[in-house]
Amino acid sequence: MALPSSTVENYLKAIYQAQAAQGGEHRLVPMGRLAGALGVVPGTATTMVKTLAESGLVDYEPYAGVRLTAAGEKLAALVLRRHRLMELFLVQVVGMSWAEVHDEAERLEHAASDRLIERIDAMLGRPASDPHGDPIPDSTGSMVTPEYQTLLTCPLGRPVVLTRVTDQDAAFLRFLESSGLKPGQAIEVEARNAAADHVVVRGEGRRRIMIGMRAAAKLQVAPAAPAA
Amino acid sequence: MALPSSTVENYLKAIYQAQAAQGGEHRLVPMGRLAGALGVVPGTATTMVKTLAESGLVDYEPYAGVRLTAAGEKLAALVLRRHRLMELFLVQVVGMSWAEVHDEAERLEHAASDRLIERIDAMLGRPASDPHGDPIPDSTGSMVTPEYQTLLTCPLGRPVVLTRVTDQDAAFLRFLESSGLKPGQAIEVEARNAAADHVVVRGEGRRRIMIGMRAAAKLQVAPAAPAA
DNA sequence: ATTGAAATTTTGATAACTCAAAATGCGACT
DNA sequence: AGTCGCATTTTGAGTTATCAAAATTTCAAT
Repeated sequence: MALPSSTVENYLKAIYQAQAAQGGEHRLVPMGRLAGALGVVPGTATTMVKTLAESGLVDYEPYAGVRLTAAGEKLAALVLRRHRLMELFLVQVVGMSWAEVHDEAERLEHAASDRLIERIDAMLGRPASDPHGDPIPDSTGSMVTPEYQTLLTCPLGRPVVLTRVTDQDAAFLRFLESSGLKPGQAIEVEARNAAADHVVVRGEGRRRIMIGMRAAAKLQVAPAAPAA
Repeated sequence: MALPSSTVENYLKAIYQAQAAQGGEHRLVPMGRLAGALGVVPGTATTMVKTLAESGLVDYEPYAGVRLTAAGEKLAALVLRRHRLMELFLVQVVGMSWAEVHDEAERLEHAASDRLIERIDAMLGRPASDPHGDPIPDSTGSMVTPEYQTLLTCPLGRPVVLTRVTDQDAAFLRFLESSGLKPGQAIEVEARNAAADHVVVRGEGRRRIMIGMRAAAKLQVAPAAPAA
């Protein structure tokens, strides 16, 4: 079998991420959602998914949706690996900003050879996660996905560390950056106000930041490591 | 006008390089040569060149050949810029070897944004040439192409500096690398023997290296700068 | 059960790029 | 000038990925 085209890679990646977003490992992704994520009309997604199914990369149930097979999942994880390593590389080595690397990596991930990716991985010290805190699969395609709490669910008034941002929108990322809310940052949730639909965070330098609840749900945290 | 597809970029680059290889700025590149360079059958090249001509990127004369217009030349130069900056970046920053960067850059050149290329250019200190000594066009697409002598034409017994290698073949490059013959290296042509079809070069550490004349023609040199 | 709205699939076209092989033109050599 | 051989172009077809719009299925609400 030939190398997957970048279109195939994008479909697999989108299905992977949609499955992850739905929580359910084996839940089917509806065609409409997939088509939306890829920016194509639903009919196109249907056609493409049928050929993916013929290649054994996905299971397809007409009118129900699509789900990755083990083979498809491995391939998707390797695409994600290329994407995430590339993002981290662009930030750490090339010095691009957090907000602008996503689109760049979106294109480079299909052009980079395994050799280059390996080189980058070594250069960065085999990192476990990318600039958004997303875990980086290893070269066999396996990945540990730690379960974090979000700003909506973590205990109030306890020191936590921002670990992951589950949104790639450039404007959102720029806002976070300007607020000092990047993965690794020590913070604390001071208060939540459901009526006002906001969360109050103490960030860098005890600065107070207010975030809407929808946005807060996209910021994942881990308990702060005890000071050494 | 939309961004040129990577196919279009490759055609323009190939025409540019074929024109340069033929010496003549305004000499036509025959279809067979172009098709060969791109690894397609001649009929395909004819078809594609006709559409390039409609876009005003080339002049096409049936049965005679093809030549870049000013617009095509500018675009080709920008592709070459991306390619060469990428190669230098891969060698200097990522630490890949001279011999393996060509194919990698061949793919990345179509995926890298202007922004990334600009970043790389700045990072490398706006370099004038790539690892092979090929000149790097500036962001407007203009390039100075210094005329060098080759190991076949330079004076004997005079110190010169290897400046450019006009062949991308990986095996050839690996040989040069193992002989210490990389651009920047101070060398000297000790003797030429037309009958034996070889050139004797004194390289790094006065080591003597024999090279066939065909290969010697691909190594360009400049007079050694007087010691400071 | 029936129906109606929404999602999905099917159908028919299109664009970009390619090849194989037949047809054609060109130039060199008698 | 004639013709032979080679390069080039043309023709017909295939692949991949896409859209628009018609047809179909599903599911929830009556």
